[in-house]
Amino acid sequence: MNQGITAKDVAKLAGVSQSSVSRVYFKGATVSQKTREKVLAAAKELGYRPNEFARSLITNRTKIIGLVMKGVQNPFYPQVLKQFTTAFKKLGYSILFVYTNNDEIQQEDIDTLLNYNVAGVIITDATLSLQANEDLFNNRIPLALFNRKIDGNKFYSVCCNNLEASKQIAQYLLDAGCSNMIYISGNENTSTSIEREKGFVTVLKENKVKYKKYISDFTYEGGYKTIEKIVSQQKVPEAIFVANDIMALGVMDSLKKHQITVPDEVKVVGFDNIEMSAWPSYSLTTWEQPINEMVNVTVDYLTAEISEYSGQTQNIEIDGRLIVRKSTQNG
Amino acid sequence: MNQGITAKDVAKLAGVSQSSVSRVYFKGATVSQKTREKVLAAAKELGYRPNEFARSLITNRTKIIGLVMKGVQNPFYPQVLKQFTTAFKKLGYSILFVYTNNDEIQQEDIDTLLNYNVAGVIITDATLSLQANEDLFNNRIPLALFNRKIDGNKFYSVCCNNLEASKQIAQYLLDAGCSNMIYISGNENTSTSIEREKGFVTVLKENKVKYKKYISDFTYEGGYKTIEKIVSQQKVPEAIFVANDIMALGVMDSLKKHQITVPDEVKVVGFDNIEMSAWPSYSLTTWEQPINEMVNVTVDYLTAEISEYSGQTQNIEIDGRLIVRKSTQNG
DNA sequence: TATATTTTTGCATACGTATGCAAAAAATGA
DNA sequence: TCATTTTTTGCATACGTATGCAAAAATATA
Repeated sequence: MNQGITAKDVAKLAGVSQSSVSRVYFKGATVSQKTREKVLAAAKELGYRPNEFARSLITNRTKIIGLVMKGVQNPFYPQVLKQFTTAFKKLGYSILFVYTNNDEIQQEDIDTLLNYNVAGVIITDATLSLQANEDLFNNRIPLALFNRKIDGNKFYSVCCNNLEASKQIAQYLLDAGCSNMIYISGNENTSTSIEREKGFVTVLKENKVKYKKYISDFTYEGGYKTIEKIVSQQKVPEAIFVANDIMALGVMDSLKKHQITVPDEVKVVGFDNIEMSAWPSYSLTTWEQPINEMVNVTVDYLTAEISEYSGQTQNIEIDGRLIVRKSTQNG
Repeated sequence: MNQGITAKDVAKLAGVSQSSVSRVYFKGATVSQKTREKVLAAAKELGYRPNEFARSLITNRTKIIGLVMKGVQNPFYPQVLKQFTTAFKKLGYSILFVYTNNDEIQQEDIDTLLNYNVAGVIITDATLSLQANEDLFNNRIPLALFNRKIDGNKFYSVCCNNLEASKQIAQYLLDAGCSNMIYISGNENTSTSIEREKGFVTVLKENKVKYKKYISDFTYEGGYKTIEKIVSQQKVPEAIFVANDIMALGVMDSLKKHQITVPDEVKVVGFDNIEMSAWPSYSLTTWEQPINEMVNVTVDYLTAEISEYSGQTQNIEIDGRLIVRKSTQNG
């Protein structure tokens, strides 16, 4: 039975003081080799385990990272969750998982994070109110937005270079001879959707290419229904750039249903490079988000801020690359 | 600034004792309406927030549930994660997310759970060693296995009724006139895979139907490669029962590549009813796992055990239902 | 109104650890 | 060997809350 085994018990058995036991487990404290061994032996015998809550109470620090996530249905995010969890585990941090239904994280969830005095917060696929940000700021809790950016320099954010990516996608489609295109957006007001549109449109306008925008919601069903709508309203264009992969899969399925062939009649490009985009049923051309690198940058920032808080913010953008598959190219 | 606002500060401003402040925030304690109001007003003014760590130190309880998960790539599990998080949030519990790479949760992760003195543990898509179980048991931490079962009655587990489900699937395929079948398993030694095989085989044997088993791993790629193997070794059977949906999708894609038509040449049945199985590209007949109900049962068990620990275990099985789609039926 | 009963409050202490400080022990130098 | 410096240790206290107990206040009873 471990319940109830405290540093005092270990101290007694090891014949040292409770302070010494504490020093053995507190990184940075100094203990002689001899007592360290005695303590560890006694601790092992008793099955001692330092009480995290008592520690946090004293140090006013925790080894908990709050991870807020919305789009768990989009396979991109479970992947992100896995990578963050793995990276932080190596550093001795645990993940407090917060699921939010809303595009903007609710005060209730911020309260949870504050109650547990998390060492840092990551928000993916969602944003937060100014009040929420202030709460974190006042408590000197570092925050990183992941795959979402907020205008200005008030937040630290990590994205892939959406603007550059979508420019290159536009150029790629132009080079392929397309002269009539559609952009299907995700939820409006999300930075990812906006920037992907912006880069895309910039290049199209420069080249005086006709395009149209349809608004959707980053879901498979959204992509599917958007094609239904397009088909009922106009001639299918030569290329469709869809703001993320999961939507693009819906787009492709809907096109197939209407017997519109890809890539012959219309080329389709997605964004994210989720696993499914490589599946032969789809073979979707897409933009690879360098998740691994994005996660590492975020982790580095947070750990740096945790060890010495500066509150400095920055918008980080990391390059990805185009993955060409059959949805844009025969062969 | 909230940092540093304690119950003592609130007490001072409200003109009451620290105990009274505590009683306002401690559920079950008794305070007069008058002081409650005074305290809440003062707390609001100062931005007071009870320190969870101090609370836990005293009560030796937390409002944290440890959720251990392996297969985050399988869309079934993010769904489960979402539902658990939502359900527990309503009850005031937060989720400590633990990702494990291994089929068996490692001691390191158990240590994390114990360090945070979690109120309860859920393990999905993985199992645990006897030692790990003992650790939890000795600390009287209730444990539930989700979608995984371990022989005997040593653990509380919640699954769908895999045996009955796979029997019905077998019967359904028999009724459809199939007389030569294959079962593609997931990771061996997992209860889900074993039971699904068992039920399936039982019925086939009763009906003296030929069948063969191929071993795979619950992943898309696993399903895909298994078909490659099958095609190279034998004539394709009349029906294939795949131990889960994500693998079944790989199976269907591989069949398509070999120009083997579904359902005409071979019928395919999956398991889970993940969102993708309904996508028109696949339209996979499958067994719906009643996630919602399974989650609720698990939550009820854990909360009951948290409020009064009994350590009693039981294997719960919940019925699902067959979802017939085009992978087994024309039209 | 006076007494008995119930409710509410404050006091004091405990939870398990970290840490400043001074004492003790060990290491170093002469 | 002894004095000096350095390292290690133990003591005592603090972190912010919950809670048993007794005092005080409020309420009910006669």
